Amino acid sequence: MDHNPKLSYTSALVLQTISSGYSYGFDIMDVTGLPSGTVYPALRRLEQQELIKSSWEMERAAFSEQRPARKYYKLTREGKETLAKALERYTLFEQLVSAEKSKRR
Amino acid sequence: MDHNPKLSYTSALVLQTISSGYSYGFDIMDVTGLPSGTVYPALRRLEQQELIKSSWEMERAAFSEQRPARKYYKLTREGKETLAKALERYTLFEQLVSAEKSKRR
DNA sequence: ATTTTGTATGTAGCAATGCTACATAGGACT
DNA sequence: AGTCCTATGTAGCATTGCTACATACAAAAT
Repeated sequence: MDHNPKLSYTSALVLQTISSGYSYGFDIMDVTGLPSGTVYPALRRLEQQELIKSSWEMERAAFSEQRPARKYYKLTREGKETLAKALERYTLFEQLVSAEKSKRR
Repeated sequence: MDHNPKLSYTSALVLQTISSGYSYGFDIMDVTGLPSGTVYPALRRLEQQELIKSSWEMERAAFSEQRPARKYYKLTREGKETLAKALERYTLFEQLVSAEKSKRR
């Protein structure tokens, strides 16, 4: 097991999205704007790396939500650590944008 | 010619870095932390797409900087437009991070 | 003299990634 | 039966990112 995997922007974004409380595929697609063919394989890879853990929604009848079951994800401890390390890298874009703006003002 | 190319995070970051005033490969590597094997091919692709334009540093003797010549890049009009469009996509990560922080406070 | 250090650009080759298009399925409504 | 909405998922392919290496010029060190 690789104990310090490098995350692509997409992987980092998906992790952060889950961390922000959007905890199943369809919702992640919605928030990120990424297509299913990007999100679901990414989720599968993140789980293989043990950065997230999934669990199928239980007792749907009880909730009576009248829709297909969701697969919920949450970050593992390792997932949180790895995300924290990716933070610097993937906020750089925004930092450059902000710096450029304030310079022009 | 594709007149609305989709940029990878790396491509967008390189564009933004140039836009911020870091205008040659070595400097871009420095600012982004990306290796030469990522930056130079990215620059070549961006130029092929006509999002940036390069020019070799001239009259080095005149400047007397005592180092190898630099290849300077600047954004084309199309490059600026394309970067502007990529902005929303690649500031999403930071936005989610900020939102999560303020929620916890 | 030769090696090292620092700046600078670049490529080969391969594994990983991202995306389009499509497939599947349950429940509601028509 | 057909359509709509929610939901998960894959096949297959082009693109991308990165490690490792190569090249070059000038100064400084050994």
